[in-house]
Amino acid sequence: MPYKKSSEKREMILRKASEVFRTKGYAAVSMTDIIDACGISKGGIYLYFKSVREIFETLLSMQEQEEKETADSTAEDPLTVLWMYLQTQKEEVLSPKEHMVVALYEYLFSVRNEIGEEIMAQRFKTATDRLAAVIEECDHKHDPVISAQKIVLFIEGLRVSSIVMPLDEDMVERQMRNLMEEI
Amino acid sequence: MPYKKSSEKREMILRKASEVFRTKGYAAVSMTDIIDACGISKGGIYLYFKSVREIFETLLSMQEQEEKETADSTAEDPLTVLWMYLQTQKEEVLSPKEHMVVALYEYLFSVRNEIGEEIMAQRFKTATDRLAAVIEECDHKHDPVISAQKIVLFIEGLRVSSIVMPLDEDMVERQMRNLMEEI
Amino acid sequence: MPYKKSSEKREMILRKASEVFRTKGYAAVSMTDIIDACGISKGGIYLYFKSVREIFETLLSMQEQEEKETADSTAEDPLTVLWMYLQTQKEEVLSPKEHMVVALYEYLFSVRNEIGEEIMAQRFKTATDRLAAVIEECDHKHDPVISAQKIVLFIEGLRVSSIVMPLDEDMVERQMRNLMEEI
Amino acid sequence: MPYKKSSEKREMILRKASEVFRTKGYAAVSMTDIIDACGISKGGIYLYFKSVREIFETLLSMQEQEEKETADSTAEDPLTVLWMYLQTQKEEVLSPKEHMVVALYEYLFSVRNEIGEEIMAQRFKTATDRLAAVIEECDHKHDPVISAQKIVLFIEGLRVSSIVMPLDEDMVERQMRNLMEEI
DNA sequence: TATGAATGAGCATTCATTCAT
DNA sequence: AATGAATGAATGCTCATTCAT
Repeated sequence: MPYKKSSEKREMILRKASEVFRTKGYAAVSMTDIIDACGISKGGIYLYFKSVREIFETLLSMQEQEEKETADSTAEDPLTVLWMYLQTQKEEVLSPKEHMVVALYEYLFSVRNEIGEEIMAQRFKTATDRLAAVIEECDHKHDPVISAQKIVLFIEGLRVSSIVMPLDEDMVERQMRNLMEEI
Repeated sequence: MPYKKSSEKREMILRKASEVFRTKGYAAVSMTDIIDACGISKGGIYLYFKSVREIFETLLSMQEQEEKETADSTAEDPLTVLWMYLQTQKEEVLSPKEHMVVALYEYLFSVRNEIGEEIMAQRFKTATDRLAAVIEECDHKHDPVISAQKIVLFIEGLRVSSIVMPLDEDMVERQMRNLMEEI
Repeated sequence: MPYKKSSEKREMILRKASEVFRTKGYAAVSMTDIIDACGISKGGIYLYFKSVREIFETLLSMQEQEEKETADSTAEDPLTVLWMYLQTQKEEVLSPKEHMVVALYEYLFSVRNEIGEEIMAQRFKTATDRLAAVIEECDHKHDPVISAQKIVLFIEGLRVSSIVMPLDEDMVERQMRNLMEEI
Repeated sequence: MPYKKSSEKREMILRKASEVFRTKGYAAVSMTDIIDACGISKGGIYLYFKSVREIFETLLSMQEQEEKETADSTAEDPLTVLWMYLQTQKEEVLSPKEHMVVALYEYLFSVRNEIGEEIMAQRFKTATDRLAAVIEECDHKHDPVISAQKIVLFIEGLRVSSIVMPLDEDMVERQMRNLMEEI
């Protein structure tokens, strides 16, 4: 039974693929895996995407877009913004399987020689700058940039660790508070 | 008959494979890659190892063994021990391609569902405990365990970041000093 | 509804397909190629033709029809008729890409086992007979049929060679004159 | 039951492939066709050849080599050489299915845009030069080069015609004699 | 008529692994 | 102990053709 509105199918593929990535990561995912998950035909997927990579990159930019929108909508006081940011990260590292953490790392590793490293460096800078701006507005005792970098890198450490071992919720909570105290 | 003792050949394989892993990571390495690097026959490698994974895991335990030996030999004052530890890590994140960082992560990701997560959790605990013991001996203002966890996770963040982007040496240096100050 | 009459669309398809065949030959042409060239829908072409082959065969018979009409209209003296025939062939072999020579051969090869060989044999006979009739009227020193066959086969050789290598204009001219002299 | 001397298998593949080419031409032959004809495994063929094209080109150069050797061994009087050449061609056009004529043309067509046309032009020149040298030694009334070109092109016409229609043996014989007379 | 999404058979190619030698 | 020829499952991808709309 073919036919259904094209964009719906595209979204369905992305949704199913997202599940696959959450389960299998990125490296181990083949076109066939996604095709099977979608229950469509071999050739069908190529009408929408030309490779696993393209699907993943589409998911990535969608996610990025969503995050940007969420970020823009917050207009709270800096400490709350910071705290909410940390809570969001906490949630993610405590249930990594519901997120695409593994897949994201595997993707980043797999493209590490192709994609200009500057892109990632730029992303890092954007993230720390935004965070530093928030910290700047708070009552801080250290250089906001240093603190921002520390927070971002620490969270990166949490994220990557969450993949290979279970993280203790209390520990994460205490670390997050510690981060708040030492800005 | 190029090898008198088969153990020599085994070591040669491990040595060459290690180079391959440093260059290509783990996920992208095929048996064929290692065979080519070793200049041995297709079937020959199976007399020593039954898979890429086994080779990598052998290298891992060798490395672990070495680290344990080095760790035991240090008998300095705690601040120096801490500082040297941080400097070693700094070196590694500044030249990740000479180390097996990428390969290690890729390996950990690929086995994340098979290997008991407790193993990694145990490793983390061992690392933080050892570090906490060192911090305990220093003049500290925070809970040594919290500080140790923070340090280990932050360094994990640095390591993983070093793979996908170039890290600024000054930044790393300043962060390391910051870690020392806030124990 | 861009086409009032479906026959207009049919002709358009034939015209565009003809361009495709001149450019890519026959073997390498896919339905998709023709569809793209026509700017029509995937399924649309099947309302007019059921395969690439049918399109090509339609073009072939159209061409044959045209040639027949041109042939009938000539009523010159035999030597001129012969000379004009040779000149037409010369032109074609000197710019094979503007004609369907490649496509024609590729088509003939691809159907060689299906199409009764007698059809081609009949075509050959028709061509040589017509030519022989012309030669008969000239001042000839050889059997007109032999000469006619020689001419047709030689031109066939020229045509096929023109596909895979550039032909020297002078050479072709001299050969054509040589053919005229030895009838 | 694997194992057999490698070069034997290579030869077997070439032999079987040659049959396939004689039956199906070149354009329609897939790796799978050859694999099936050889009765070997899917991956097996890639140990010897990396594409259908490579197999065909190998067969071509083998054939060329053979022809060269046969050519060198003849040391007869020019008229006999010429006659034998024509007889060989006659044989080939009278049983084209036992030869690779179709496959050769399809191959030449398929590579016509890649392979420098000069290569084919050079081949043509070599062939006509050699023939012209033979004619030069005979009692001739025309320019040997013109005659040589005529013969080569005429035979090319015969060859290509032999693919799509049955040639009459008497006709070919008479044409060959005619060629001999008019040098 | 016309569309184009969907299908599935078909082809090329790679690679871990086996096993006769 | 060592070799490397052979295997076959797995993957990516293309394309003619169908059919609901």
